Amino acid sequence: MSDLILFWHRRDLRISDNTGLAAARERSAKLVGVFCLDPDILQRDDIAPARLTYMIGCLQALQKQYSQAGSQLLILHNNPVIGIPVLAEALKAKAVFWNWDVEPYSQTRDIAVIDSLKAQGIEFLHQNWDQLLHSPAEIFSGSKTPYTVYTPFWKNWITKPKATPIETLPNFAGLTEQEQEIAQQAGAIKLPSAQDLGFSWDEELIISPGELAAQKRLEIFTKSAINEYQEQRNFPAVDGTSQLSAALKFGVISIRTVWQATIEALENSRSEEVTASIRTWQQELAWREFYQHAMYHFPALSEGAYRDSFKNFPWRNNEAHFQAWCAGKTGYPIVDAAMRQLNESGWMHNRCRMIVASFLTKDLIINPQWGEKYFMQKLIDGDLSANNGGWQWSASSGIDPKPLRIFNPASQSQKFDVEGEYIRRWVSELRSVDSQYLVSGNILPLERRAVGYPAPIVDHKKQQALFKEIYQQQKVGVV
DNA sequence: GCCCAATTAGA
DNA sequence: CTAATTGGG
Repeated sequence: MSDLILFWHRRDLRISDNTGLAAARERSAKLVGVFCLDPDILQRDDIAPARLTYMIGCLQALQKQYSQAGSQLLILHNNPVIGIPVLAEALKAKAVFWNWDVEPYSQTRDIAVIDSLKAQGIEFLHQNWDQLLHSPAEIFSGSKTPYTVYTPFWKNWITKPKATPIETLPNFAGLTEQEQEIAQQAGAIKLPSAQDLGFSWDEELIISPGELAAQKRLEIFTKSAINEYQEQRNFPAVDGTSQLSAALKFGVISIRTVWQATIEALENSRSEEVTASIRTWQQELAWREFYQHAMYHFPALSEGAYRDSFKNFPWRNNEAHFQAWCAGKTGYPIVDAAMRQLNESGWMHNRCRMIVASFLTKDLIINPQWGEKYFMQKLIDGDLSANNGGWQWSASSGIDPKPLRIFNPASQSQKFDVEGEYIRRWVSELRSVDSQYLVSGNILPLERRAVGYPAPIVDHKKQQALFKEIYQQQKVGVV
């Protein structure tokens, strides 16, 4: 057995400030990275080409980082339950390290990998929670149960001391040429392109792949937009959000580094407003952790509604309505603009994610799981915990009990897209329509026909009343 | 600005 | 018993 340690990257596609990798480096200088392109994941029907393309770009950048550090990042195209132990065995690695994850699929998979490594007498280490500031084992309510309400979670979470970024690691020693050949025989391949894997995305990505781009984005955001975040984050036509979601999903940037940047921003704050804005963004990071903890403690969330009152909800599930929603042809300008932004850019502003989710569930009365899946098929940042949390929040079916949330598309655009700038940007046929009609959604049928824009597929007022009626009726049956 | 939302976790 | 992200009318 050699001194070699394999570090298995999953959603931590970077070298710097990586807890598991730092632990591995402490143990041995001979350190090689590995990433598995898992066919079980790639064959799923909810993979967004934009996300896959971004991920491949991040892997490319990571390979470069490894080579600069004096080592290699190996790529496997195999089920990790087989691929990782086979590679470890072939290279006579003494240990495999990785960072833990909350998703049910990951947990089951990791346990299978551990079993298989154990059988070969290879050590494993996975206790690091690199992607969270606080692990699900750290934050509990007074009754020692996981929080199911955000606000008390936040109050507790924010009082806990946060880890600071890890210092730069000393260089690694990689594989010899002979060992590289052995790795190839054990399945290591050249990094394929997204096209090689059957995904094509020709549009620009909202964020360039790799750690450098993410760091730059963080720097820009925490120098300017974060200071007005509380207000500006609500306007989809404005770049008022960090747009770091994809980088955080793949761990291209470390959450400790991100947190550190918010602390520095707070120190530089000169006004109550700015401080409140930075706090608000910190709360968004806490929401991310809240939903990841929830997924860890209540994995059934991934299969559908958390609340009983929604478990057997009689969704209408009209296929034609769903197709219109997907295509951005509902006849509701703000909804259509948002869906077209998603389809065309692989990203959607968060305000709009709430608007279209409310519209799908409360106006079209379609199962939120349909929308959740469609988002995963399109989003560059698509992440089970965050996406599921957001959808259950919108559907009122999740943890964190609240009144039914029914957004009025007209008042939402009147408040947050006052001049119709966002709508015009994404719904080209409406560009010449007067703002007043555009934003209220009260576009005359004649004008709709003239510009080739569809009539509303449902009536908001009727549908929200219908939804409430169905909800009240079926709730009685649940108890 | 005011009330209603609708349920319950959490102290 | 109170309080509850981003609302609606």
